[in-house]
Amino acid sequence: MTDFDNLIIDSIGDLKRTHDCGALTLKDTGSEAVLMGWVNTRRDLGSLIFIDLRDRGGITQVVFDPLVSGEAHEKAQVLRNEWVVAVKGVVEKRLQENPDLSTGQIELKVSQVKILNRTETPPFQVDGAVDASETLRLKYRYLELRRPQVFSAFFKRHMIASSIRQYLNNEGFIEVETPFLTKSTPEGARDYLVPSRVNKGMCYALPQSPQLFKQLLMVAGFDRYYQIVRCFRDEDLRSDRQPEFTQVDLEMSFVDEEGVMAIFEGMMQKIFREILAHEVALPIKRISYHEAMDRFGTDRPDMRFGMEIKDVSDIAAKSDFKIFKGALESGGKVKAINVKNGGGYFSRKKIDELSSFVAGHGAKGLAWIKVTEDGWQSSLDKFFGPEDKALLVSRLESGPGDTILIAADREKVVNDALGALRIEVARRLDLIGGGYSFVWITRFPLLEYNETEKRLEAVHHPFTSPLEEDLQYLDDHPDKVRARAYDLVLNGAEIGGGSVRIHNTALQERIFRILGISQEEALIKFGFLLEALKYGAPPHAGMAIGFDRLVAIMAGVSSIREVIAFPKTTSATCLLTDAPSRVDEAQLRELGLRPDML
RNA sequence: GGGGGCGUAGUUCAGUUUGGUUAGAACGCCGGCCUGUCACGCCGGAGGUCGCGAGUUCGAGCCUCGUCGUCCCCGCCA
Repeated sequence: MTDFDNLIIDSIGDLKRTHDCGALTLKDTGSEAVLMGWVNTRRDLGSLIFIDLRDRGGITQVVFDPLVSGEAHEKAQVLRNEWVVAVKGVVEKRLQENPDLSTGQIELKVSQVKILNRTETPPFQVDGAVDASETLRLKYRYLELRRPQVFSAFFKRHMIASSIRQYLNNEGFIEVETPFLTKSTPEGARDYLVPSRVNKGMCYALPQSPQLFKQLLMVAGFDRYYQIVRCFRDEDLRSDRQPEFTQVDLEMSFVDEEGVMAIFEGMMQKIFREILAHEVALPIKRISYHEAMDRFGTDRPDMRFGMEIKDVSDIAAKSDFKIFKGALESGGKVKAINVKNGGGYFSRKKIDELSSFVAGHGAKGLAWIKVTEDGWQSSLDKFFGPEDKALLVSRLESGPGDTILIAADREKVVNDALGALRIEVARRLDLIGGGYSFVWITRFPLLEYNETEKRLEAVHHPFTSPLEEDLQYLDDHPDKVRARAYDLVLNGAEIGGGSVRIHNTALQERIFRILGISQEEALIKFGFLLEALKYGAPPHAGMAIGFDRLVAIMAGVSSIREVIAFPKTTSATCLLTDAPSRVDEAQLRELGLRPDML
């Protein structure tokens, strides 16, 4: 055992760090340098000790040679991985270069070493070849963040934020902070509530987004606002959803959707160019919500690959296949995707797996056709005549070796199932190439009927302006009304969305009425907005992007937890701090809460 | 709220199919040797409530039930 208790920890003294561990090069040969950092690895050859010293800038090999300094060499014998040291010495060209290190041409011959801190044996190896479990990595998050490749994602995040601020500042936007302790709103996600001590029995809500405040800033004449801001939603988590997350939020006056979309296109082009040296081709293509649903079964299509969904209801109607006919007779659809050269992949077992996959999305089954030189290999073979077979194959642009997958059900279910299946199959067959595929989704429906609540809801949010040409349907066919809303989709992930807002009190009140929000309730919940709209509200529009999602895609990681310094688990706890936790009864009483309720 | 995966030395895993003597490996850790290593090498050593709790059994890491944690997905997320 190392005698930790008697080990002397040095003070930093008058040593000043001259470089970081990635900075020294051949040009520095012969000069003296002082480095400080963590022991990444140690190679003790007896009378010669090598240490790879690491800080956030990189790794430099330092050498302890008794011929240079016996004292330093003696001291270096106790060093272990992750100890914190300062070393002073002369930069020398290496006898043998290490091409794996950016500093691999040089090393530091140590004349003086200070042990600044030691470490307990870490729960996992910071410089480990194998990864520890995420549970452990989150509990000791500060150790994981010490890893160079993890740090690099956060550096990238910083650079992207910095680039966005620079861009928006140049475009005439000003950053304004809006309250975190604010008012609960009835629409949308579940709120995080904060009980008020001064006003017992009452609660603030943490904002789901600064939506209403930024609209008020437009009424105030701020003209162009932005904020890189934390938002809070008390909903279940996913790999791309955390209870607190960051938005790049902005709002503009005297513009329509074109003005907002142009700003974001410019922003994407700039950050992809500066951070990834990737050129985003402008303008970003646009498709309507309906087109997205028809072609991809989702409002966030991944357009890096084809395999689009085709409606084959008309052909299926002529077949004798009961399941198809049944679905069509009850108003449903029959749709299909064609998997190019899928024949080799789709064994009985794989098809069964995919059938249960679509079952998870509500579909009752999955029909399949293997197209061969000699015709169909399929249980559907006998239900279709030769002409209809040819028609179906040509509709799907299918050919020998391909496999056609078909679903029949209500249109929503078919779209859901095939939309998800399209992604699943592409993943399994590795059809999703690299690169970045942006698309705008426009003309969303304004309203949607919520089966559970038995009432109409805003698809986007209740402040979204309807398309003027659709206003005529507002009372009689509210489902036909389209919104002046737009989503930005990147590689199949919704990274942002926005809309032209309602700036007219009468229309806003009318929308609330259609949403079943009584005049009284609207006044209580949104009275301040309705009032503000009366005092010269300019036309305005805005948008917000999910910054964590954007950074995750740009950093090439699969979960936003990788780009959040201290993220929460899927049960919304923090393994590092152990939040949330019980609080003293006295604290609860002070808030007017009864301890027995918790 | 529902479905699925995982839980065994400090860490990552094997062992669970077919219950059976003392639960293994690699990395890490500790000690020794080594002057050009860079995943250094060589020799030796320590280290386990098999997530937790019940049950079945002569006997459970392995079978059953429950429970907790974590991850993925559906619902949910204007």
